[in-house]
Amino acid sequence: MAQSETVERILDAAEQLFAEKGFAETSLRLITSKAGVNLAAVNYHFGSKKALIQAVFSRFLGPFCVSLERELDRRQAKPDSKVSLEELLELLVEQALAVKPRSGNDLSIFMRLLGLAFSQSQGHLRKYLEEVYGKVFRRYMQLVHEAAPRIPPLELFWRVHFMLGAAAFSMSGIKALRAMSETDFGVNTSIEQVMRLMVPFLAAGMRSETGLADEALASAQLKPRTKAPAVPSKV
Amino acid sequence: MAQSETVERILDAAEQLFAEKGFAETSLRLITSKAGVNLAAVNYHFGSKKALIQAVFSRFLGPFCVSLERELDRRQAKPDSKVSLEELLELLVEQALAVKPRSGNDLSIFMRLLGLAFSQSQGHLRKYLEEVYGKVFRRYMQLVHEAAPRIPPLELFWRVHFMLGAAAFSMSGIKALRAMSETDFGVNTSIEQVMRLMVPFLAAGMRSETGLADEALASAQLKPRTKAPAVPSKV
DNA sequence: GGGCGACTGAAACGTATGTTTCAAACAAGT
DNA sequence: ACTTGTTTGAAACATACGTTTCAGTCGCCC
Repeated sequence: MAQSETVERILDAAEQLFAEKGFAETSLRLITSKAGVNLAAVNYHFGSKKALIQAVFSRFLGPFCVSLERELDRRQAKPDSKVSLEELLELLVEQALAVKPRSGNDLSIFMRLLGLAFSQSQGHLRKYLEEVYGKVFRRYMQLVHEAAPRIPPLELFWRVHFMLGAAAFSMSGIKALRAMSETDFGVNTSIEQVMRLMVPFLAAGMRSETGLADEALASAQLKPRTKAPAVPSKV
Repeated sequence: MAQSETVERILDAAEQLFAEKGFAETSLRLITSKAGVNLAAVNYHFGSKKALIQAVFSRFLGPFCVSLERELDRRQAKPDSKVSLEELLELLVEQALAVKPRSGNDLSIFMRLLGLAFSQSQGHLRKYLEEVYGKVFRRYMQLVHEAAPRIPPLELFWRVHFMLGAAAFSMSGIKALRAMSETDFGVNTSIEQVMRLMVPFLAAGMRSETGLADEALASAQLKPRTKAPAVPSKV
């Protein structure tokens, strides 16, 4: 069947170009010409541009979540196990670094795409991600909560997003930022170095005293989900 | 001359729509119809869509930088003045909150646009911002450095961007995030509350011990700028 | 080897976008 | 009141996009 490698080449090109320019700014023609395939191939193999975008995310978020979940299982297997905050943070970094043995495309692209998923409008993407990966995310959040029980859940929620933001943003603009740091300091910084810089920063933020004076907010508890999204998108 | 209010109405609509959907996803037709003006008005008053984008930024970044700079002058006026880290952080928040007495458009739009400026490709915008506001930014960075002399300059540089990232990202997705926090916690969070949550988080991160083991990076010093960009954009 | 399904190539289609054009409306100066 | 320079309105223009179409090609199985 020659199991066409067209699909992979399209995904490679799209991943790179999306990370570089954003979704709306990247045309199918640019993707297909960079991939060296025909324009129609995208609509043939994926159905639409939206589906292509989702496929790009699935390809790296899938393996990432699988290995993350397996790791979480492993740590929770032993009875009365406690997972520390540091462990949880390092787990993410570890899995993120481990998941990509693919051509050239490094971690910065991974993070950049994640950032774009939130910052670009792309309503369909947000829905898709929530449907498919929301479960793992909430499980992780629950563990973070257990690891830092002193922090009110609502504050924890926001802090996790502060972390995500710092990571996504820094990686997102890493190219421009590295250039700036080079002209200003005469030293180049690798992505791994940036991540090493980020960890203590985030950990300290996570441990900081609460900023919640409002007791109504401070006492807000995690509500059990009443209904699941239930309808899987057909992709 | 009736000093056409068309310009202002366009800027108002564009600011809101850009923050909502991004630059590429917002068409001039959408902007002009929301503003209740003619399509051609944009090209007549601004020249092009790019120029419109830059004008939107100038309108709020201009006053912001002016009042920020004035405030910096004030604090540096007294001899052997030391500005603390907290002061510097609060200064930013203060000025950001103060700068917008305009219709409906609140701080979240301000931050969201800033985030977009970095995360969308829009090379022209980055250049424009660097040319016009780079000076103030570097002055601020210098003060931060003096306020936290123990932290190597390079690390400081990245930490400032971690902060910026956390802020931009959180505000950027604040609409979706607030919705999530509401369904998960049954409590809504205002923008001011989110900012209050963010401050201790960022301050703690800023004060954390260095993550730099590499002494070559740790000893990197701020280089004097050899050449200024010098060429102002004609807008 | 012939037939069949999977895939590709090239061209076209419909639509939406940024921009331009030009006549009409308007405000102000004399 | 007339003229002048500025601003608007409606239409057209050129281009780029996502998508569709369809004839052609390749590889596999009976």
